[in-house]
Amino acid sequence: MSTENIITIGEAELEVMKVIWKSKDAISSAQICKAVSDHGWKRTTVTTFLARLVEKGALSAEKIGKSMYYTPIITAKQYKKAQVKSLLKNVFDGSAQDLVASLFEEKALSDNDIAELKAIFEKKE
Amino acid sequence: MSTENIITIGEAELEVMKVIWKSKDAISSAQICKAVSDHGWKRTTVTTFLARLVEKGALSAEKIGKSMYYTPIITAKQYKKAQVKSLLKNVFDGSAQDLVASLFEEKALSDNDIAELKAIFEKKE
DNA sequence: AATTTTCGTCTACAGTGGTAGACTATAATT
DNA sequence: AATTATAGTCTACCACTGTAGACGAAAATT
Repeated sequence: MSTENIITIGEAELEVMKVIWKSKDAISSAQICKAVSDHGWKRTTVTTFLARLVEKGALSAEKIGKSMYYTPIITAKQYKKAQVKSLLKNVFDGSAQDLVASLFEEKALSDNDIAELKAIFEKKE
Repeated sequence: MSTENIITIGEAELEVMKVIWKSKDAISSAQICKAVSDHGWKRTTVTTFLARLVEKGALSAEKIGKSMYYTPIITAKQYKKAQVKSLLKNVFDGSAQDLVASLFEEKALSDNDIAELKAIFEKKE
């Protein structure tokens, strides 16, 4: 493992990442702003998030014409895995069973979810 | 639902909570300090964590003799559920399948884990 | 050409969390 | 009694995150 890639992404920053992850190609700040407009953030707020995400190495940016375009460096998959891993380690002391049990207790799983998960398990072993 | 119970607990604070959760009865700051000594925190640092946890309503404190004794208000179970819920919502957009799939990809599950989880599923439906 | 709109850049401020020193009061030892 | 150890309280500092205003340049509109 490399000398560590512990990039933290804040909750608001994450909303921005999600928009970029959804986009097939590099996406402009204008488009990003539009996509997160429901959050009510000012343009400069979103811009700050973008700048910080670039600083952290989560995004790469390039200026095309007048505007900045962003591309993910960290993928959604990587991020998700890192987050589950972190939760598993920090909160559940490594017990995946405990984690999944908590999901149940949260009633976070529909019958359909359960069916799907069983399918995953069957396949996996 | 009440008007919200979004108590955030930092990573270091959590280590302190864990110690208190493990203790059957109210536990003194001295004992807590001893229990977290491997982290190398100064006494006053731990004390700050405790004070903040009390402020946030995660712990209750009472002075007995010379020392403060702490008892959890938030239980480990509540906290864990809230954390999984939060991860599910913020990172996995509510898809529990996606979350569990990430656990797999993380290779966080041993064969034994898988067996145990299957058992949970069987029981649950 | 003059004006307005669109963007990027810089600076700032408050809240939370990690970290701890200074100060004080009380209890334990010598 | 004098000294030392123990434990609580206060204050502070920095990094990170959410939030955004002020400024300036370039592009689009009138």
